[in-house]
Amino acid sequence: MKIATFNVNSLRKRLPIVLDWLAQQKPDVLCLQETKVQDSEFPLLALAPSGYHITFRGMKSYNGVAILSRKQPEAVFHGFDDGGESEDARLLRVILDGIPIVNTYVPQGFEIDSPKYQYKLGWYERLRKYFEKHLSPGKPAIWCGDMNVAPRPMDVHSPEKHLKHVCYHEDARKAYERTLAWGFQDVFVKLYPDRQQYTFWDYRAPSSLEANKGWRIDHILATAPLLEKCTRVDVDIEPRRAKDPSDHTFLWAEFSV
DNA sequence: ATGGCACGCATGGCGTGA
Repeated sequence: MKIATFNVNSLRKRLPIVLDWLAQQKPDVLCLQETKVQDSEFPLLALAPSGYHITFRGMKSYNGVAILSRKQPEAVFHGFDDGGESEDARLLRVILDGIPIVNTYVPQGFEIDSPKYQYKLGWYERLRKYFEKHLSPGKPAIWCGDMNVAPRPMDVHSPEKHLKHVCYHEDARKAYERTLAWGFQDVFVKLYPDRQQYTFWDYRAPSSLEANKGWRIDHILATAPLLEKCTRVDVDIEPRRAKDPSDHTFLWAEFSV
């Protein structure tokens, strides 16, 4: 099973890139974040030629998640079910071949002094409880998406400059690690513990891509029984170099299931 | 130290992203 994740930064703007990548890479599953489209405007017709089943939940202007899959999911779940904000446009779970796949667009947090940052930290805590409720660390499961956390110093350029950045600040990294500790492991780190490879390069520094000043904030994680079946994982940088790119690019992994 | 680019929109500036 080949699974990929991509923050599209507007699905409608990125349709050519998504369609090209599906045709070339033929993943079994593609998880998208920041579709930035409400459900009534979702570009189903444009994606129909791909032949993928599509499940999605979005809102106007911001956020939005979708999962494209070769097979029809056996079940689909939107958002949290803990009585708080459901966050449907940030959390989507499907079951495919009996394997739960959780796609998240974790809140970015704005600034560390902002209430939005506290919301981000709380979001990770809710997600850990969501895993406790719906998944088992001893059974196959995948969690992927834009986590808005660079877990290690090598996962961001100039880490010393970003100690107060909401995607690298100690509390964000701890919140992320606590959620992982429920029972998920990063498949990229497992296969390439020493490799520096970013998944995001800021638009605002025009040379960020050429200078490789980026962040590794998109992740694919697996529970133990799946982790040992992960045979390949990589980042495809080409879509970031394409015309009218997203500021993120695709991360993908293969599992021998 | 600051801002930069891109996107969507009850759009001619603003909120958001990271």
